[in-house]
Amino acid sequence: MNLENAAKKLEALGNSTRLAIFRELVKSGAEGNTVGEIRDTLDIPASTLSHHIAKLVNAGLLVQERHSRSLICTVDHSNMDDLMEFLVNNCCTEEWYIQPD
Amino acid sequence: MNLENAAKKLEALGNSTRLAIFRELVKSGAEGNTVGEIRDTLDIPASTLSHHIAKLVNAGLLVQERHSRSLICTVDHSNMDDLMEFLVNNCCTEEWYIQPD
DNA sequence: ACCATATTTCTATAAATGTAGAATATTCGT
DNA sequence: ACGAATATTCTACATTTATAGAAATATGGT
Repeated sequence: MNLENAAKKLEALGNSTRLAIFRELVKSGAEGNTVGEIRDTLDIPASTLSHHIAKLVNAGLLVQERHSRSLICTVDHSNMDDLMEFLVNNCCTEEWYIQPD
Repeated sequence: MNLENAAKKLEALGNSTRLAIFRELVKSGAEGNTVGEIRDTLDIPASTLSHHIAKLVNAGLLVQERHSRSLICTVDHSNMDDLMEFLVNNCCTEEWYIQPD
């Protein structure tokens, strides 16, 4: 994870609407949520939501998989872990130098 | 740390120039760096640098203290820790549920 | 084939962002 | 008081972003 890529991910998370979307999907775990479910939960117009999701996908933080008519969104935790490691190793004190397995 | 505030900090870090500034200051620890030192290290025009630093200060990630003619910038690690805790608790898997002291 | 569902892409618009030169402010030394 | 050093604020401009309605695309059911 280089600096450019970390910045891109941080920018994607650096918007309250997108951070709310991401947090919902973290809560939903491996099951994820359809775009429609996110829309209903957070009450965001479809086209606005679609753009925000696209930004998160483009940053590598989400994955979308089609399931019949619905698109299921899930968090890409391996990429999120990489971002966390970048932050721990470059942006924190030594107290954070504890890595996940 | 609420979602809005976390998003604001993430947005501040979500730009490669600002992330580079922040990383330099993390490296410098409690001593910090003057604006001029950052300017020389990263080769950023003064006015551009000033705006980026202001954004990081406004987000609560940096603190500036005047020392004679120079302004010394240091990382506000307590606020950064709060952001990290938000990320660990809201945006990560359980593997990250290890907190600093 | 047609209709309903689910989501994206198109289009438009207002606001925010990044950049950086020029002008201004603050502090220090003489 | 004046000049040098340090950094911010002013100004301008091009680019990007966030928002969301309308149109288009893709899928599935009848």
